[in-house]
Amino acid sequence: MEKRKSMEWEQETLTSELTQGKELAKQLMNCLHPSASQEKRDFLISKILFSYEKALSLLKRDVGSDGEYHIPNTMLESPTSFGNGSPMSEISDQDCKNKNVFKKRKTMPRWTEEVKVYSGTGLDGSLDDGYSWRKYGQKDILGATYPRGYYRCTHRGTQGCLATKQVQKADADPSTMVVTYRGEHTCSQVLQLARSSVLSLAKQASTGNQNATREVEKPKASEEMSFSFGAGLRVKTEDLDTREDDIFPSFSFPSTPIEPENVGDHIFCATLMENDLMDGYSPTFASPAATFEPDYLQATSSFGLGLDYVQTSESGLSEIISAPTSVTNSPIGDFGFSLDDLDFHHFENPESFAYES
DNA sequence: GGGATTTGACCCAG
DNA sequence: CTGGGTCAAATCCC
Repeated sequence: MEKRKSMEWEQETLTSELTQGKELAKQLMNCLHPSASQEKRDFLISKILFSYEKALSLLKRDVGSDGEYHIPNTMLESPTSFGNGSPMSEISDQDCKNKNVFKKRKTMPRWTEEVKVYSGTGLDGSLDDGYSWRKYGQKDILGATYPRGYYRCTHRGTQGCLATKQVQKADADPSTMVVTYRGEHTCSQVLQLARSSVLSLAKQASTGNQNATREVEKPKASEEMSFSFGAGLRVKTEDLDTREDDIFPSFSFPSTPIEPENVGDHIFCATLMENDLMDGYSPTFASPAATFEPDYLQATSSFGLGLDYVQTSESGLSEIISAPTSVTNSPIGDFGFSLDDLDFHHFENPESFAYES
């Protein structure tokens, strides 16, 4: 049943991706004349490649018997995995009251994403990705030098948020933390994050002033987050809004303290979730992306630009974030595309793009 | 005192 | 049977 559902979804997504690729190719054609910027062309090319890459990944994707999708991080374009197979509904039901988590383990669809994060601080498991995590276990893993720490969302008890993550030092490089995110944040924290992120994006789009948004929003993200990642993570954050088009905005931002004026904007969130997250665009990229968006952003922005990733036996692809300082401070303009270039495929519904004024 | 972490035991999947 | 993931009591920390 699950499988059938996911197959249907795959087909839709596949079609969607291919169609998008086609549209992008058309756009590219329109950019062939000299007046068009090279950056824009590059951007379109990257997007086309990405679309096809994604389509291919759908074809090749291993949908395991456990219903788990193994997704390359670099494909985390849009965390709209709330579409089909989203754990959201199933999880909340089946999980909370049922104490038998082990059954859930098998039946619950989930997405495993691994991110290697350069951790200059060496603070084990203290990676602050913006969410509140509570450690609930640690285990020595066979063949691994360092133990793996298990964290779950602090709001699990109060809000039934099922997001979890695993943090482990890389064997090869102790300064690198391998963080595996699982499940989706269903706590209000993520909604607030989503809301404020999208609001900013919407404002940005409406004003066409990227820098303004950046100044208001980014600093909030990077400064208030007390990152433990060191430079590496910050970098990603900085890059963040350069590619908001690709990433689902609601999951693109690290958690930031909730601003009073932003609290209570439930309508926007609800609209967002239904119209954008649920549109089945790419179910494979759900909330997990939210938790490690910095890397995920990097992955997106690096797409087609030589990002390295390696296959892992367990969960598909591990993204390797390298050169932690190389992009720090990279100005948004470096990407050389304007909002006009952005593909707000997540906002196709005008109403969903509305925001409170 | 309350919340977070530690750690050994337990359970399930393979 | 083994290893990974989770639970929960004990402990720690603020």
